[in-house]
Amino acid sequence: MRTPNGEIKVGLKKGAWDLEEDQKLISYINRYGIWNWSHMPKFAGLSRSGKSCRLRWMNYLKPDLKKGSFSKEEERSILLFHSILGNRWSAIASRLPGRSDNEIKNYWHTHLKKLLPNNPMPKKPTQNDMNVSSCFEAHNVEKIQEHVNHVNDIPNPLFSWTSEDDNSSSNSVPTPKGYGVEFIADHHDVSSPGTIEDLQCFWRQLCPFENLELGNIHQDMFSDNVYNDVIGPYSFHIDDYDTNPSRI
DNA sequence: AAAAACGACAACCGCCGAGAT
DNA sequence: AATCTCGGCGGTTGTCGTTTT
Repeated sequence: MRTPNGEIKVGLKKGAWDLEEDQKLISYINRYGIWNWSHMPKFAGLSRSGKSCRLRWMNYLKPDLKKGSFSKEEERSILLFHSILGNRWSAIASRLPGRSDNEIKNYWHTHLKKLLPNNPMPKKPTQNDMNVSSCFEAHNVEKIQEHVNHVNDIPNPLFSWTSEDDNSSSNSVPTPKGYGVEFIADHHDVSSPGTIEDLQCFWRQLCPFENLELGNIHQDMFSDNVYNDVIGPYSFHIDDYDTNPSRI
């Protein structure tokens, strides 16, 4: 069975991520960056779909994510932006540094929705709606907006929102900051999975006690098909990073 | 103390748009 | 122009911990 994009579904793990999986994903991304979510899990040694890996990274592992509960300022910002943008969580998240769209969405549904009178749920706004608050009186919006701008130095969406704001995708290579394992990529041009030897080196560093000879459970990582389809087109610069295992 | 209800949040699913072929 | 792949989005579900009965 395959997904529309060709991912093999059989045998893919679902459910909660464990520590080992997290570390594999973090280590891989820090070394090679994000180059292709659907192929990456295999190279990182994960029995997960690309989507699952992406979601885990975006919502939980990305180093610039804030942990912990929302501040009052963040609450106000969410209320304000939701009144303007509706359920466009990614657009709201792009205005709240360190918070993921999923986190904001959950927080909205569990904490903030109940605060609104009659729980109005703004629909996705049209262009004509962009200057109008659907939940707040205008003067309240202004008050909150003033506060939010002062606290977070966020551009005023009432006047600066454009359709380009929808491009809140975060497909960029993450900024390395400490989380669980040491971040080793110093932002050289590390955007490919490299050579077979490099991948084996990566795996020896990550799992020094695992048998990494071809023929083990990761054999298909180095199969001809994968090599030709995925590794082949990419260039690999051996000088781009340190391969000293002690750095992991 | 046990069961039921509830709340919080991580993760999945299906759809869609953009870009490539 | 049609099709395919990929990444992103929002709605929804599942799971687990906490609170209430």
